[in-house]
Amino acid sequence: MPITIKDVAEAAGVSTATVSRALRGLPNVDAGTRERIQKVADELDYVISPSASRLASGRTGSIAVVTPYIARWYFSTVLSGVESVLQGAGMDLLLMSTSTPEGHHRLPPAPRLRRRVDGVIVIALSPEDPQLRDVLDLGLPTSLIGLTHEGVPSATINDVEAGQTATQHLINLGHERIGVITGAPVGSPFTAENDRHKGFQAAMEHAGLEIDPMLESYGYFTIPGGEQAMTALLTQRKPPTAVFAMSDEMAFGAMRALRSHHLVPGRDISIVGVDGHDMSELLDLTTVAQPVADLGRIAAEALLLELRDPNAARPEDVNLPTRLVVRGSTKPFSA
Amino acid sequence: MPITIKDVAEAAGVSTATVSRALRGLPNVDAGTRERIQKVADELDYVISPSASRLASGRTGSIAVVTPYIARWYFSTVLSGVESVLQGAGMDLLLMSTSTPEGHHRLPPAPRLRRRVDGVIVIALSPEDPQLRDVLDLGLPTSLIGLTHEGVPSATINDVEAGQTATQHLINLGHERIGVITGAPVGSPFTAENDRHKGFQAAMEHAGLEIDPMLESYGYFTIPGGEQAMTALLTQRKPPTAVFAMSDEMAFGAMRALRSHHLVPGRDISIVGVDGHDMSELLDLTTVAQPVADLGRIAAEALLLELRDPNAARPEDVNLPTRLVVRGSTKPFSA
DNA sequence: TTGTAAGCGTTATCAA
DNA sequence: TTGATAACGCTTACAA
Repeated sequence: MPITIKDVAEAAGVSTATVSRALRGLPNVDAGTRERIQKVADELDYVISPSASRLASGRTGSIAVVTPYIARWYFSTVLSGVESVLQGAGMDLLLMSTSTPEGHHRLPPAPRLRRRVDGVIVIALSPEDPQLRDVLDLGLPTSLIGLTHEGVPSATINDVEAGQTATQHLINLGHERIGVITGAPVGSPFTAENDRHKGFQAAMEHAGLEIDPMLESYGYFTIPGGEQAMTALLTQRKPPTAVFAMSDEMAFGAMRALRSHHLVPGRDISIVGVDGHDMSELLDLTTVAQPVADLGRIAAEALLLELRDPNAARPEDVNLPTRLVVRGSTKPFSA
Repeated sequence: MPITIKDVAEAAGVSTATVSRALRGLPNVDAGTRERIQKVADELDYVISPSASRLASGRTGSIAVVTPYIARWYFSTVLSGVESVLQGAGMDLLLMSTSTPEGHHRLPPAPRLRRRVDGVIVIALSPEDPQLRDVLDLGLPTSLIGLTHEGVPSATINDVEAGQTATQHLINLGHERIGVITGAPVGSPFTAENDRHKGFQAAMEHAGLEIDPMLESYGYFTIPGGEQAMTALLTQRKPPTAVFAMSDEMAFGAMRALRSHHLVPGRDISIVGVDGHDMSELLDLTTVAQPVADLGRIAAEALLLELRDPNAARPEDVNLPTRLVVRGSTKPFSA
């Protein structure tokens, strides 16, 4: 029922091959012919059939975004950056989450990727996640965001530096008993988390400060988790005077825990986070801000580049700078 | 290069037609035959070619989600609900935003939908948005979320009731000078916004309270907008003692404005929002919570139903209940 | 520069 | 229950 390339060809008095070439902007088409075909196509309101085009060409014109979460700030912000670029390139964006809104696991993404996309963008899966390996094993052009993997292009921030910056900021303020809120209990599989911890350690050691294992807690990168983690730190015999939370959301939770204990962030205990979350300004949280939407844009652009020219050399990892944003949640230490 | 249905057919000693039927679970296939085919397909690691299947069947197996924003809480939360259902149904989810992360407009979605999806889910566009009309004019099965349109199925909350509930709560606390922070300056095109305003009016009138037009301000549904709106209200000769903000994010901004003026939410001026935003608990904001992810799930399920059986009667609008969550930002009026 | 025609890998109709 | 086969609508050598 809908108009096909054949209708356009007949109406324009040319072959379907010429229509195909003309409409796709391929070379070796007479300018006049192309113009005429374009006009006819417009008049007929012709829309190419993606399925037919895909079947014939072998290209799907779509890119999948594989992400553990959709509704969390970091992930939705990355996603918006990716979408923006893909839309500009006329690529379809297939969204695939690896867990339900409640955080439960479900069907692995790799099988659902086969034969349906030209490339994949993976957001912040754990390098040890078997789902990541399965996706990489597909052999599709891939861009990683927020994680790195040998031989796979990625867009990241320098997490060691981020952790170092946050910690050094607290040290500069005169704090010595510095706690840290990580995501997972010991030995996290996440590169970002590990690296931030390395930065924390480096800053502490450089300042000659002791790292008290009792002042480490974890909060699953969530607000309630951060709250619990901070509560745990507060019940120590000797609580920290400052805390480095590895994400803003955990920092929010930590600030909430402080308030429950009638403590004021900044005045009683300093808190610094990582992210530059929308809400950090509102909550007056000092944070190491990362250009999250840019990570998405850059990864998407890199992937498009590879799809257009598979041989083009592209950097394995694009590392974006972070920025310390000092606010009221961190204050000089006063005994 | 990849295994095709032909390979499977030969290996199983049947025709491609039988393979097609067997693998899709169609009736009229011998149980033993089906089993054998399935086994062969598994062994060969056969994956159907979506493009070929789509071309031949006319079904794309994908659904587009059209949304004005991706990175905002309401939208990403709705999206996660939708994704969850579509993934369970084995449908591809095509994500399309109508504006850039910076909020700028770009290519209209309707043309990019043609011939590539079986159905569309539209999130909270303005009923007057020409893009909405263009999408509806496509004639595709459609589900709306957060807006209604004559003859088109939708999932919404009762926004009149939400506005009424929020306002009545303030009235019950003894407030009489009640301000309101809307999204757009006068005559908003958004159903939700208009309806919430109607609820506000109804509650005020019912209580015999005067609606002071000077106590209405707007904040574009953003945090900074809410902050400005509240600031504007504070500079009135006679500021309100309580404010109904039509979204939690605007309420957050309003609370921030209060703090800038050394006022305490709840104690000095009461604030109630609408949404049940992740952060509302943290910020101790009283709010009329809506089941956002459920809206997404329900709209997706309704659409799937229609795709499976185009004749199935389905309700034009599913209206989900809201819930007043009272927190510290609203307190009894004290002169 | 343009046309011919052989795929691309399924689905679906009609027979058997 | 199964098989043959004609679509589906495009792309792309290859020829002209």
